[in-house]
Amino acid sequence: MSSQQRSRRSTKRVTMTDVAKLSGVSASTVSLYLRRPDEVSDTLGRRIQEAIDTLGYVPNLMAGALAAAKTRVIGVVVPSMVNSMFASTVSRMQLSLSRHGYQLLLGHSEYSEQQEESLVRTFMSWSPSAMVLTGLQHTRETRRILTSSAIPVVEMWELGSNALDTMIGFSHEDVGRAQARHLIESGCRRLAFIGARLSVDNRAQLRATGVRTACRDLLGSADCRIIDTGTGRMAEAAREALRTLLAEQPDVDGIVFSNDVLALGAIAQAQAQGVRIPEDIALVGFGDMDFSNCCVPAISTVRPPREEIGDRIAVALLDRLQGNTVETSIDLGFELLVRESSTRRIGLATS
Amino acid sequence: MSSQQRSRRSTKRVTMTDVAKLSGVSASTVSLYLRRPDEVSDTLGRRIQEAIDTLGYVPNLMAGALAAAKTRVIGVVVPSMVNSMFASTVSRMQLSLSRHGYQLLLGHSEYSEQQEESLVRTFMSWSPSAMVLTGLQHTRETRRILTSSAIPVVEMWELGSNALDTMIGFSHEDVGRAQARHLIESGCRRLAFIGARLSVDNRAQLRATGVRTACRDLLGSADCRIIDTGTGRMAEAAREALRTLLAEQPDVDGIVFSNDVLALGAIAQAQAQGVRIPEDIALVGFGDMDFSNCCVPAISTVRPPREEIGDRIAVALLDRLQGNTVETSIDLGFELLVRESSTRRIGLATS
DNA sequence: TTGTAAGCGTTATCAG
DNA sequence: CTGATAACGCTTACAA
Repeated sequence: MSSQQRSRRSTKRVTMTDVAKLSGVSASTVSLYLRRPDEVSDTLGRRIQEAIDTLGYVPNLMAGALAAAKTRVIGVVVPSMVNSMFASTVSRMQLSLSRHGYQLLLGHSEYSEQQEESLVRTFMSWSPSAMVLTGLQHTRETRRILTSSAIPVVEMWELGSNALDTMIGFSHEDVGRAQARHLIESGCRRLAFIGARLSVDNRAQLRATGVRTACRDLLGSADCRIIDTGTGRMAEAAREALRTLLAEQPDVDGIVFSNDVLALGAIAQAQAQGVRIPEDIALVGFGDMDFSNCCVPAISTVRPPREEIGDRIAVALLDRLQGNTVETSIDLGFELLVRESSTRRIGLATS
Repeated sequence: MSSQQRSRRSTKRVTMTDVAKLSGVSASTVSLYLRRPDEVSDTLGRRIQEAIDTLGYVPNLMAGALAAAKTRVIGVVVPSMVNSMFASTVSRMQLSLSRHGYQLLLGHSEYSEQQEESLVRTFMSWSPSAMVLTGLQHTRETRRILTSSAIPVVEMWELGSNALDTMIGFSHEDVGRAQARHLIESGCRRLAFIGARLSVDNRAQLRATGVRTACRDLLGSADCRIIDTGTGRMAEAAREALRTLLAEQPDVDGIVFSNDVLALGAIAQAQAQGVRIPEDIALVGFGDMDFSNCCVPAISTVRPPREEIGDRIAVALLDRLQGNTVETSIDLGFELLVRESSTRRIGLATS
């Protein structure tokens, strides 16, 4: 023969054709067997499987993706991976979705909408089966790309209007209101909110708003100081924030934090300044982190449905990917965990 | 004409050919422009870019990957995403590598070698440019797949013999020894180690071994109790572990923990039982977590080079992917941070 | 520098 | 149920 073809890359990889050859069938049959085993006769199926095993054949997902014009990849964008709350959610998503053959392509936006857009762009060029974003705040371009893509899109960890497709989360304003109400019911009359990166963390900002609203509604005082510690190591930032706050507003008797690490830092600072928690100041955090129930005093906090969000996304996505429709907004609620840092003798508490 | 071709999937997607057509050049020129812009004349380059912009062309990475038989994807397997230490490393890796056009495919093994193998298998079918695994412990099959793959492989967060390719991390036994030595130099004479999931967390196990070794070498006593709290919420498990330990071995005066959350839980328990830290018992944790320096007492701990590992992996990988060779073992060391939980009046401390 | 055309390893269509 | 065969969108030898 001497086929003087333009010799091309020589991939020694085992291909579907190799399997077909060895088992004496056509490549299409192998392909069919792989995708829908019951549409192939048992005899051939067995023979094919045998060939696959002996050759150690591994399907080339990229070729398949190209031919089928889709992948079993789901793009996920979270603000930060270091934040264990999102990590829990993603972890659970991976658990469920990987069982159904989906891979997660994960990226973090560092709380930047611009970064998010760039990630979405990259992910989209993998023709993902679906996309999952955190929050509802995106650039116009991100929205455009996603809307015109026709794939399922989930926005998680936040609820609101103007969803791209499906929202799964809870209301952060409600959280803020619940936190404030709890403090007020415990006897606090002068609240403050201390948060990290408030300028970029939209959800923390919403909780702050909730706190302020509750102050207005329940105390009639619109004055609720909101302090942004910015970036940097949170616990230390919280100490400084508390020091400042106490200097400028010594009558504060209740503080809500955007997360439990901040609350812990504040506890340390209070201890250092001889301020008693919760007698002088009651504290409520957010996140119910691993340590929150084990420090002294134990931190009252709000447990967001972090695992539940992941599970629910998996269910919703699997549903959508099978062609079913899914609710547009799924509220998973949250839980206020009252612990020592906000349990005062005064107040309306029972017992 | 009436080419009665088998009409196929109608992808309305903008392709490279569309760009070529609009800009009046061939597809290969567009391809070249995209990959090596300076090998295309300025005139054409401008025209091509213009076409790309007007059409909103997004390259199909899968087609490219198939043709080039490689992707700009790097597979990463960590034991857990919820563990913020690995998260920090991964976060930094993504930062550096995404700048060079690489995507991370992330998976967590839940500390199971079997799970890891399955992830490696899946990742490999994406023809990744490289793989990054955590630790040195893998199934035989995982090793085989990786060894025969000819792509760069990094094992991170641990050092040892028998590397697959490149190891980047530090010695956990050294950490254990350093922790024990510090306690002993502070006057402790009866040490214990409390760890979570020791049966599966090989690195924590190594630190425990290091502690025990140091006890033998420095105290001449081989007896160093090693307690595994298992899974479950760590801080609570730590409380129980300490309670048990104190009941059975009341003369313990120094405890090393496999992470700072455990240490924090123990602090709470000690406080509850009236045990003074560090006077009665000195504590050393691991991880230097966000809260470690801000609780009371501040937790002495070991800071692993979490960010550095990520940065170094990126550098090494980029190097390898350009065809250079890289050291086989890169030791990034660690830092012992002495804080209140282990600062006793007795001991050899200066000042 | 730019163009031509042969793959890359699958899946989808359609005929048997 | 099985098998040809034409895409899928791009890269890359090689020719011009």
